[in-house]
Parts: sequence; structure tokens; C-alpha cells
Amino acid sequence: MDIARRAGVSKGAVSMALNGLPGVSEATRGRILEVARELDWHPNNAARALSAARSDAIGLVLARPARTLGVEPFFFQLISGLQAELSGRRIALLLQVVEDLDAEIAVYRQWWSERRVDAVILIDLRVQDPRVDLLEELDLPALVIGGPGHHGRLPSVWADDAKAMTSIVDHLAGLGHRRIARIAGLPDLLHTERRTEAFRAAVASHGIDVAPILMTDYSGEQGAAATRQLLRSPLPPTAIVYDNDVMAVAGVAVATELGVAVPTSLSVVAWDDSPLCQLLHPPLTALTRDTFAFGASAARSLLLVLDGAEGADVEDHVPVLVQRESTSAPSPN
Amino acid sequence: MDIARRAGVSKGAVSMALNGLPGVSEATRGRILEVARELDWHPNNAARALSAARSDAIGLVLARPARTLGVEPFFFQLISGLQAELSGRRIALLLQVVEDLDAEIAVYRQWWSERRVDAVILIDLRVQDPRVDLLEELDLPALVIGGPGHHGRLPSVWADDAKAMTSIVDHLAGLGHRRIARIAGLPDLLHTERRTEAFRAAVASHGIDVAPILMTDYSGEQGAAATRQLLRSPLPPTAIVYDNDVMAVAGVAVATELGVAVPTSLSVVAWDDSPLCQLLHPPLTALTRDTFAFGASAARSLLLVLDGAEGADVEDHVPVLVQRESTSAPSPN
DNA sequence: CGCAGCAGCTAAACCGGTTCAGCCTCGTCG
DNA sequence: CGACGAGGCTGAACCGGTTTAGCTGCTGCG
Repeated sequence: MDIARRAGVSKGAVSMALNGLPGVSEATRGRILEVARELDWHPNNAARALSAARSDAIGLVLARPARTLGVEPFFFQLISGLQAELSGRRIALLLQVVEDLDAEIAVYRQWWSERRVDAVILIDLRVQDPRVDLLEELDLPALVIGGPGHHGRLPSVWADDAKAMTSIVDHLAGLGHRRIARIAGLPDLLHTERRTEAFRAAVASHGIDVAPILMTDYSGEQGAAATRQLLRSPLPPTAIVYDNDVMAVAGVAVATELGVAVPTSLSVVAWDDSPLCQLLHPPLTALTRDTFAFGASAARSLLLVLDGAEGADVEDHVPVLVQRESTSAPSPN
Repeated sequence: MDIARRAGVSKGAVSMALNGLPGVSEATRGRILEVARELDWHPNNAARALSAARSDAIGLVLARPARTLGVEPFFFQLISGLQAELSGRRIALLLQVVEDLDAEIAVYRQWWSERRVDAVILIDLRVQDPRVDLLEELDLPALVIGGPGHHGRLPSVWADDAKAMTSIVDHLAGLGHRRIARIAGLPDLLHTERRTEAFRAAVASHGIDVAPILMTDYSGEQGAAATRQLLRSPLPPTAIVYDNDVMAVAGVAVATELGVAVPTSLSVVAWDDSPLCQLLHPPLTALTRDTFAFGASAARSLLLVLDGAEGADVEDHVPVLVQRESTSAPSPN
């Protein structure tokens, strides 16, 4: 190490000085920092990772079939939020996009065996999730996005989907809707199940006993098909709650095509806001959340875990409903 | 290294055997591989990176203001395509989302000084791009997505935007349009400039001498504003070409709001297809490209560069125009 | 004055691989 | 039969940091 030579000390001293560890005098530390700056020195990440048994990287795997991924700004905002916190600690983000859960698990195994990451972020939790068992078995630190529950000892960061769903149903019922349907996302996702339960409970609390729920894969096609099915039923709903914005947009298109006016004859609510919802005609009432802040919060929790803290479940803000022009009182019929 | 002990050879031999290098007999190699499998051995990435002076990772920085990022599936498809090629070589992808070009440059500097990545992928090339100079100066291998031209010695993978733009204009002119406008993206992006040039040349070739071009930041808001400005002008266009799908969607909404029927009174073409374009009403005529394949092709080029090949410019397929219902002959007026 | 204790530092081991000079053992050829 | 070359393998250096045992010199206390 030529900083050591130039400063006339041993490389051990340099290491202590640069890492802010005790063991060197302030005078020496200052001299070493000075030399390091002069030489524009930066630690070699591999060397540091090797001896410290850290990689200074965390991993994120996105496992969704290609067609259902990418229209939502959610992931980018999440990633941005994560990095806002992580980059201050010089922690990099390894991203891998895979087709399915098996591939995702293989990635975790590989990352772990090669010591590529110090921790991973688990997203889109399943009802029975094999990843949780795997990560606990590997002892690979992980943070679950979207708890609580069903994820063993792993810490999580989550938002209260149940409360959010209740606020949507309350809004619709408050407008006078009695025939409310829900077009949900992938049925084996944990948050789909939670939203479904909350939906059932919320409509029941308003004395509504029939409220259909249709499952989809989040794609516009299936959202459109489900909407068509609902609107053609004998007693069509006067309001539909969609699990994402893409399906809501598709739903509005189908309604228009079938001559069902939005919001006059059909109210539409989208879960997850996006520029789309505002561009559409009419602009969609949507549930917004601050995904960037959510990511930042997740990163902070993860850093705590990396620092050895006992992982806890942290609750983020409840998403709020932004009322635009796609919801109104149902037309008397 | 306990594989060495268990197989009764030196660790040098083990290294050769596991990396397929000459220097060990096939019998020994077989025995070593056998032991490695038994022990479920995997190389420690940091150790390998340290001695081989490689990191087995490539970096991708996305520098767009948060608001304009994320609605397009483009990046995820690109990343998926990249990884389809890279993961076979056990090369990881480091992703960083930053606000602006300065931050992006800082990330390159840091990655390079810490030897975090072996190469980077440069995207959204600017007309005068400081990143090109930086990467050449650092001698950090890089692949430019979206050439050719303006990127010094760096190799690139590109699609012929000019031809694609010509095909759009030809399509519109063929339908009988004589008043064609273009709503472009960020003016300092190289491909914006190239598309602009191609647009000018194409309309000129059809004897059209006035064809307004408005610059935006790709956001729906600015797309809507630009559309409004065009439609309210004394001699409004009968066709508008948008630089992305979000603006096209916003444009259709504005047209509808102003009582301009699509496609009867206004034809709309979107650059870049997405589920959106098909969901909308009417479905949008759009320029599609196989972004996944594009990413895979880019990854192959990058691997060649890493293997020491002289970087070349590789041309990908020309994007093709998919005709849907947002374009038709102009109404006689 | 003697000795314990501590701050400040050095030297060397260590992390887990890769690389290479050099040694041994054959087989081949003159 | 001896020299030579090639194949197969060993042992050690090396990558660039971190960590630790231990040394030195100073201070403080009995």
C-alpha cells in the first residue's frame, strides 16, 4: 500500500486511520487522510470484501413474467428510494429480473454461495412462500417488503393494505354504491389475499352481501376481460376497485366500448397511482402511496439488520385515496 | 482450500481444474470436480475478483428525473434481455438510479475507483456527452446503447431511428396527411436529434414544407400541453407523431377534450409500443421494437468487449410500425 | 524507583482464490 | 543411451485490504 509508504507508517495504521478506528493518534490520522486525498485513493472493493467477509451489496430479484412487469413505476420508485439511503453507505444494489420463483430461488442460492450480497430484499410475498424458508435456512439476511405475517423471523416493512382497502370501500359506499366489485391481481400473492379479506370485511360492514372478486395476473388483457364479464352480468356492479392502474385503464376502455359511462354509470378506483391515472379521461380516482419514501424506509430497516439489530416489523404510512373524476354517486336505476 | 486437501492435490491444481485450464490431467480434473460437487463448493466472488482483478459485474446507471422514469416498460425489458445473456456467464448487474448526469458521472467514478464493475452500459446518449470523455479517460470499458456516432471509440448497439421515423412519415403521407407534427422528447438526447433530422428529411421528401416539432421532457403533462398548443393553432396538424407512448396517450386525451376525434380528425402515432397503446380507446398505432432482444444483443457485444475484442458498432433490427386504429386518412376539410 | 497500564504503532497472518516459476517424470528422437 | 521437450503438478507469491499479537515508550501510581 503506497499510502503507507508515503505517509511513513504501516498499512495497518492506514487501515485504522481511514476507517475511523481507534489505534492511531489524531495527528497521524490527519496525515494519512491528507496523503490519501492527494493520491485520490479509493479502497478496492474486492479486497475489502474478501477480508471483511462483506460484499457491500444487497440484492433484489424481481420475479414476474415479463409481460406483467414494467408498466408500473412502482419498482423504479422503490429502487430510487432504496438507493437514496444505501448509496450514503456505499452499498450497491444488485438487480436481477427472472421469470419465476424457482429462478429467483436459484439466484439467492448463487448470490449466497458466492458471497455476492450481504442481504436481499424480498418482494411480492406469496401466501406460502418457499423463499422465506430458504433465506432462513441459508441465514442470508433479508428484509420483506409487505408484511406483516407469513414471513417467519424475517423483518419487514409494510403498509396497511387493509385500512387502505377499507377507505376505498367506505368512499364508494359513502357515495351510495351498493354493488361493488373488485378485480384483483395474482391470487397467490399475500397482499392480494389481505386486500381480499379487507374488501370482504369492508363491504360486509356496509351491509352489502354480494361483492364479486375476480382474480387476474395484473395484465391489461385480463383486467379488460374481467371488466367485460362483470359489466355483462345480469346485475352489473356500479363500482369496480382495480388492483393496479393498468387494469383500471383497461377497464375504463371496456366500459366505454360497452357504452357504460364513467363515472355516471360506473365508478372506477385504481390501486396505485401513476401518471396514467391523471392522463386518462376521466382522470382516475386512485390510491397513492409514496413509494420512494417506502423504499427509503425499507433501506433503513435493512441497514439496521446489517448492523446486527434484531429485525422488527416496521409499518409505513397508510396509502391515501386521491379522488378524481372516475368516482361519483351511482345513477339511480 | 479444503477441496485440495480432500482431493490430495495443491490448490493451484484445483484452480486449474475448476476453471477448465490446461495443466491438469483429465483424471485429476474429474476427481477434483467430483470433490467440489460433493462439498457443494462455490467460488468466493470477492477472492476471485481480488486476484483476477475482475468484479464479474457490469453497471447500469439510469439518470432521469424521477417523474419521467418508470412508466415505460423499456428499461425492464432491456434489463431482462441483458441478463438473459449475462447470467450464463455469472455476471451480475449493478443498477443505480440517479437524478442527473452529474450524479451519474460520480457513480462511474466511484464504481471504477472501487473496481466494482468491469464495464458499464451507457444509455440515453446526449448530443455532447461528457460521459463518453470520462469513460475513455478512465479506460472503463463501456457499451453505448443507441449509436452510432458521437461516442468516440466506444462500441455501440443501435437501431436505425431514421429509417423508423421515415416509415412513420411515409405511412402518414401515404394516408394523405399533409400537415404532420412531431412532439419530441428531451432535446439534448442524441436520438431525439436524429429523429428530428429524419423527420425533417422525410416530410421534405413528400414535399411538405411546414411540419412543426415541439420539444418536451417525455412527461404526460408536457405532451398534453404541446398537443393543446398544436390543436389550437390556426392550421392544426392532421397527424401527430409522439416520441413515447405516455405523451401519445395524453395527446389523445387532450384531443378528445377539445372535441377533435381520433383518428377521424387527428391521427396519432406513438414511438414505443406498450400495453397502454393497446388498451387505449382507440388502440394506438405504434412503433414497436423487441427491447428484450435488443438488450440481449447489447450484452453479447459487451461480452465481446470484455473478452478483449475491438468494440464495433452493431446495428439491431429497425423498429416496425404496428398499425392500429389511431391512424386513418385525414378528413377532407 | 519500579512496575503496571495504556496509547500508538508495526509486522505478520489472513481472507480465498489465481498465477507462475520450477521440479519431476515420462516419452521421443537422434 | 542420453538429451530434450512436454505434460502434470507443487509451492509460493500475489491481489489489497483487515485484524491481531506484540513491541515500544510514556505516564501514573505506590
